[in-house]
Amino acid sequence: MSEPLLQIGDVADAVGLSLRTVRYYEQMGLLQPERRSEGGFRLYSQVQVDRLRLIKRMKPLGFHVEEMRQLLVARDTLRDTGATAAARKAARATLGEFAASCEDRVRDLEQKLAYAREFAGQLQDEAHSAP
Amino acid sequence: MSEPLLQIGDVADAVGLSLRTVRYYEQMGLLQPERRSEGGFRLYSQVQVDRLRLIKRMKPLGFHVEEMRQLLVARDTLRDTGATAAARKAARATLGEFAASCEDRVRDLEQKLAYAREFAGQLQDEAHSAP
DNA sequence: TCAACTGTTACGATGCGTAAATGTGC
DNA sequence: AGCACATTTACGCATCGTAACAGTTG
Repeated sequence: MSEPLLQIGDVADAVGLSLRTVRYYEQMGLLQPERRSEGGFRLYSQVQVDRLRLIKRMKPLGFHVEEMRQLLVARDTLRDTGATAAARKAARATLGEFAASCEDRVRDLEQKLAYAREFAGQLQDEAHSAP
Repeated sequence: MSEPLLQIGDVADAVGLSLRTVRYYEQMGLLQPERRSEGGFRLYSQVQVDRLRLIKRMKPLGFHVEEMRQLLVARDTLRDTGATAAARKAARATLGEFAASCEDRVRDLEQKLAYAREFAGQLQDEAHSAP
């Protein structure tokens, strides 16, 4: 009773990304399908769906795809029970740097949200006032 | 005692945009400098600085430059005392649509911020736990 | 067999960054 | 005269959207 494999459209729907984006992420090395069908269709399992969900939560922080790739690689290393101690140490350091960077970016996002609300309110006023 | 005019660098510093961006917005029709110097330098007054600040607050909402242009044009129409009643009506309608769209986008931003915080927290955990 | 899905390839748009070569302002 | 500042032009990049055309799946 192995897990049923999903086609790219199912995955895209489940995660909320376009087919194009999923293929693009694959091309950039962020994730690979579990396997391909005989005819060449990409087939995914839940692992990849989760990975895409993670990527989607990462995106608002404004990381470039290349940065996301590095982060995912470090995370993979930490989860790989066969990784050497040195590799794990380096990976943990990488994650630490990203975590610090994340806090900055969250503050940026908060600032932008404040801007956005300010603007939205201002626009409401202008649209309804009668000059 | 007319207002002192600013060069593009002063404006960029004041608003927090790059020279490139200011010129790009000009090219896209979002704002024109008050005038040019004899040698061709762009010269701005406070009006344009304010306009750029508005644009900067607009940006986090994710409007395309072309949309921002439409919005600014509508706003300009409403402030133009010489505009016809029909023009004012249309402009007000446009602003109303943008105002509605703004609310959606603010909600999107809030959602993204939530995602970002969630991810940041998760990353903190992973970086500090010892698997 | 048919509809719905997927494949690859490639060109296009957006919003600037960046550099080159040159001119302007004080 | 010198030095910071500005000009235009142009190429580049990231992140996909979109279309074209062909093949696959059930």
